[in-house]
Amino acid sequence: MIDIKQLQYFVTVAELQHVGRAAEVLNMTQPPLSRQIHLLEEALGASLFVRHPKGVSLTPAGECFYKDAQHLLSSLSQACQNVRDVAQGKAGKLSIGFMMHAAYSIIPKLTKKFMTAYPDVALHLQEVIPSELMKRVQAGEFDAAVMLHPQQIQGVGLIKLCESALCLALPLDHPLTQKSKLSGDDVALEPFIATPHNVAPELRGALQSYAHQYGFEPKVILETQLQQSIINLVAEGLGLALIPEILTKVQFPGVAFRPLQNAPSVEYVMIWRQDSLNPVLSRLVESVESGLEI
Amino acid sequence: MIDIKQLQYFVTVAELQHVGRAAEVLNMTQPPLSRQIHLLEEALGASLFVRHPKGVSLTPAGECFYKDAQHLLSSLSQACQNVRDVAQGKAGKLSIGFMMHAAYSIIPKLTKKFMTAYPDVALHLQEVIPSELMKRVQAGEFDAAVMLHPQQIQGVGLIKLCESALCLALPLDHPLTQKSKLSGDDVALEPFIATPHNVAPELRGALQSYAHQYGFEPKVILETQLQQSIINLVAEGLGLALIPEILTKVQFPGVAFRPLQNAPSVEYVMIWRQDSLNPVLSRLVESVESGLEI
DNA sequence: TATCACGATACAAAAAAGGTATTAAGGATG
DNA sequence: CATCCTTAATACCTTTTTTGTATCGTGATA
Repeated sequence: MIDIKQLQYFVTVAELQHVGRAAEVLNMTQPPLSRQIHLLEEALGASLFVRHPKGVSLTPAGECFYKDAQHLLSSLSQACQNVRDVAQGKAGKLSIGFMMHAAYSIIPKLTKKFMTAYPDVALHLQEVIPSELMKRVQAGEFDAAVMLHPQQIQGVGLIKLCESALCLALPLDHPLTQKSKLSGDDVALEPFIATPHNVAPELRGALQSYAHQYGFEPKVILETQLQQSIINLVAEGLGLALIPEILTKVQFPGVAFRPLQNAPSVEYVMIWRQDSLNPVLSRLVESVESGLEI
Repeated sequence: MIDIKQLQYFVTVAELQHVGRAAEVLNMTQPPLSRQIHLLEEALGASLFVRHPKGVSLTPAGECFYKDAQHLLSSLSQACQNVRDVAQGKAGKLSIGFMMHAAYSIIPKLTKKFMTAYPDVALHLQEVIPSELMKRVQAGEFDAAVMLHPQQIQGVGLIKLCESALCLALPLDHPLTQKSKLSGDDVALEPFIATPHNVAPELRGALQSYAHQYGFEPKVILETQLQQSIINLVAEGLGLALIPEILTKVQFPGVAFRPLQNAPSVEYVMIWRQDSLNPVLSRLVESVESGLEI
C-alpha cells in the first residue's frame, strides 16, 4: 500500500536525482530509501526512475507522478491546516438566529467585529420570531441567537448585550406627537398594537406591567408575530406600540417615537448551546465578551 | 506522521460512525483501529470524533477533514491511474517532427489514427527541414519523425510509410503543360529549382540521377531549404521541379503537375529513437505498424 | 440494578522499516 | 585494458511500528 512517507521519499529523490543525497536530506541511509522507492514502483506498477551510474532520472511516468505527488503533499498539508483552523474555531460555519430588533444595530456590530477577526468563518444569519430562537438554539439548529433575556436558560450560555428603554411609537399625524415626552396617563385610552404573549412574553409583559403601573389595562387591538409588522401598522395609523429605543435610530416612514416617563426597559442577550461542539462558537462568545459597544 | 492508511481508516469510521463495524470492513480488529484514529487525531492536533455510547460522530473539524480526506484519497487513486496510463503509453506527450512533404497526407492520416486510439496523448507536431529530422530524433528532441528514407539509421528504428513517384511541377503557363506525359528529354534544357544536397540528399540525388539517365546535367538555377518555397517558385514561373506525387493531391495555384517517364520514386519512413524511454512511442510505432493506408 | 454495547487500554506477537556491511555495475582514469 | 570510483542494489540484523487477544471502563437501557 502506498504511503505518504513514500511520496515524500519519491519527491525528494526526484528533485535531487540522487538516492544517496536524498537519503541524507531525509535523515536516513541509502538502502532503505532505495527499497522504499522500489516498493513504490512496485505498488504503482510502473518504474519511476531510470538508474544511471551517476544518479537517477525520472521516466515520463515518474514526471507525471512527480507532479501529482507534489499536489497530493500540498493538499495534505492544506487539509491538516484546515482541520486545525476548524478545530480552533478560526474557520468553519456558524449559524446565528436573531429577532428583528437586533437587525438594526446589534447584528451588524456583532457580525462586523466577528467577521473582521475570523474572515474564514461562514456566518449564516437568520431572522426568526423571538419565541423560535430559544427552541432552535436548544435543538442545535442555531449555534447562537440574539434575543430578549429569556426566563428559562437551561442548557444555554448567556451574555448580556445591551439594555434598551421602551418608547412609544405613534403615527406621525397622531395628536400626541405634539408632546415631547409622554406618560402612561397620556396613552391609557389609546389602541395598542403588540406581539402576542407566546411570541415575545418579555415585550408583551412590559406593556402590560407599564399599563398596570398607571392603572389601566392596555387596549390591544392588533397582535402580530412579526415585529416589523407592528411598526408598519403604527405607520398606518392603526394604533400605538411600545418599541425599544435601539430601533429608533432608524427612520420608519410615517412613525414618530416619543420617550416614556418611567419607561420599562428590555434586555438583549446572546445565548448559545452550552454543549455545542462547534469551536467557532467559543470564538464568537469571546468576541462578544470582549465588548461590543452598541 | 500521517499516513494514507490512516486516512482510509478515518474515512471508513466516519462513514459508518462505528469503530467496530469499520474495523470489520477494513478486515482488522477494533483496538488497532481505535488506536490509529487516536494517533491521527494527535497528529492533526484536533479531535475528529465525538465518542458516544452507541458509536462515534464527526466533530466540525472531523467533517472538514472528511471532505479533504475523500479528495485526497480520490486524488491519490487518480494519480496512480495516471502514472499507469503514462507508463503504458495510454497517456503522455509525444513530439513528432516531419518534413513538409508529409504535411498533406501522411501526418494527417497518422495523427488521426493515433489520436483516435489514444485521446489522452498530447501530440506535438513540428515541421522542420528534412536534414534536421534525423539529428533531432537522435538528440531526443523528437520522439519520432516522418521523413525520406535516410542512409544512416544508427540508433533509430525505422518503418516504411509509403513510396511516391516523382513528377514534374511546372508553371501553368509553361508550354510543356500541353503534353500529358513528359520524359527527361523534354526537360533537359529547362531550369530547375531544387533543394540543396545537404538539406535533402535523397531528393536532390533523384533529380541528379534522373537527368544523368537522360544524358544531361540538370540546370539548377535556384536552391531553397523550404520545400514549400520550391512550389511557390515554380508557380512564379522561375523553373521546374521534381515533386513527389503525394503532394499533387493538393491544388497549388499556378502550378501544374505532369507524370514523368521512368519516374524515380522516393520512400517516406517514420524513424524513432530506439532507446527512447517514452512509452507512448511504442504505441505510435504499433499504430503505424498496423497499417496506415496513405 | 444488572446488562449490554461500545470504545479504550495493556500487553504480547507479527510485520514493517531502518541501519550496517557488502555486492554489482557502469564510467572515468591512468 | 585494468583499476578505481561512484552509485544503486542486496543481505542480514536491529529497531520500531502495527496488529491481535484479552480485558477494562463507561454510559445507555431494560
